[in-house]
Amino acid sequence: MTRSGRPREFKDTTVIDAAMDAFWMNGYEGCSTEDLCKQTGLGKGSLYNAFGSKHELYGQVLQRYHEEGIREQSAILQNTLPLKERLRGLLEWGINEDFSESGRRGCLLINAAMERARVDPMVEQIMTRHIEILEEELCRQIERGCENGEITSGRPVKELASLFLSSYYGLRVLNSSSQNRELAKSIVEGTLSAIY
Amino acid sequence: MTRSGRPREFKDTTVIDAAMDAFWMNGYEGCSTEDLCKQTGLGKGSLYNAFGSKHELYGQVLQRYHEEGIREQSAILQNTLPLKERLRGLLEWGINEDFSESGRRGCLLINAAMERARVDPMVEQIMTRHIEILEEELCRQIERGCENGEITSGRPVKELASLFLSSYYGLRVLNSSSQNRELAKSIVEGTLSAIY
DNA sequence: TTAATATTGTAATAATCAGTACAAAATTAA
DNA sequence: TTAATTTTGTACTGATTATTACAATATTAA
Repeated sequence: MTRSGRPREFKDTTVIDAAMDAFWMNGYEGCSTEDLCKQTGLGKGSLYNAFGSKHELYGQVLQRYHEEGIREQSAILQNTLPLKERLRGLLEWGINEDFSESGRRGCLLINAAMERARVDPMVEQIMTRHIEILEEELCRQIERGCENGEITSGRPVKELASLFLSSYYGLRVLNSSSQNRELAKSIVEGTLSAIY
Repeated sequence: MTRSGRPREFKDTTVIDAAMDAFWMNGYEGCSTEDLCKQTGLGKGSLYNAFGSKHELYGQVLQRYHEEGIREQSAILQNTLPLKERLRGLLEWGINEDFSESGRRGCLLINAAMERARVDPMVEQIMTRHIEILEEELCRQIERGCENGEITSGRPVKELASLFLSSYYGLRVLNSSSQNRELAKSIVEGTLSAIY
C-alpha cells in the first residue's frame, strides 16, 4: 500500500513541532514563510506541497499544541495526589512553562487567541474547545473533591471551577506580560486558599 | 508664542484615538501604515512628520490607553459603594468592554502584551506599570475592607489582591477568546465569593 | 526498463511593507 | 511683501510578503 513517487524526506510531526517554535516566537503575522523554512529546514516547495498554506500549517500547529496541552494538563489533574496538590500542580506547571529557559513564550494558545481569535474562526474554535475540556475536567475533579470531603466551602462546583480557570489564565497572562515571580507565588496561594 | 509655519490640520489626541482603533482591530504586526492612514485620515507625510514611526505611534497609543484605563478602573474602585460592589463593578466593566458592539476587541493592553511584551521593552514596561498600579489600588481598597470589617476571611491582603487581579485578567482573556457569557457570570460570582 | 507519480530546490511573481524625497501649500515674523 | 518655517499629499524606494511555476530528482508499479 505504499504510494508511488519520490518519498518525503521529513516526518510531518517533526516539521509541525519546528513550525510551532517559529509561530511561538514570532506570532502568526510576525512569522514569515521564510522563518518557517529556516526553522523547519524545508524548502518552500516542500512546505507548500505538504501543508498547503501558512494558515493551514498554523492550524496543524495549534491543533497539535492543543491536544498535547490537554494531555499534560489532564494527567496532572488526574494523578493520585490530594486534589489541592493536583490544582497546585497545574498552576505550577503553567508557571514552569512561563518562566522556562526557552524564552518566556507563554502559552501558545493564549497568544494565538489574543492575536487572532477575533478574526480567525479556526483559532477561536480550537481555543474554545480547549477551554471547554479544561473546564469540564476541573468540574469533574472538584465535584469529586466535594463528595469525598476534600472541599468544604459549600460553593457550587461550577463556580469553583470557573474561578480556578480564570485565575489560571490570568496567571499565565500576568506571567508572560511581566515575569513577576512574587506575584505568581501569591496568585497560587490566593487561588488555592480561595477554594479551600 | 505661536510657532511659525503651516499649522497642523489635526489634533494629536484625535489621531491617536483613531490609530488606537486600527491597532486594536489588527494588532501591531497586522496593522499596516496604510491602515493607519485610512483610519486617521492623515497622509503618510503628516503621519510620519508628527509621530516619527509606526512604533512610536504605537507607543503613544498604548500610553494613552493605559492612562485612560487606570483612570476608569481607579474611579470604579474608589467610588462610595461597599467594596464588594466596587469589585463587582470592575469585573462587570471588563465584561462590558469585552462584549461591546465595537467588535469584541478585548483589552488592548492585554492584546499588546501577548503579542509583543516578550520582544518589545516599551510594551512590557507599560503593561508592567499598568499591572502594578492596579495591584496597588486593589491592595489599598482590600486593606481598608479588612480594617472596617467588610472582609472577614482573614487571608493576607496581598493574596486577596493577587487572586482578584489574576481572576480579572483571566476573565478578560476568556471573554475575548470565546465570548461565553455564562462563564463570565460564573467567574464574577466565583471571584467575589472567594474574597468574601 | 519504462511510465507514472510525488517531492525537492530554485527562481519568479505580484502585492504589500515601512519609510523617504520633495515640491506645493499655508502659515508667522520681519 | 518677503523670507523663513512647517505641514501636506504624492510619488517613489528597496525590502519583504505569501504563493506559484517548473525543471530536476527520486521513488513505485507495470
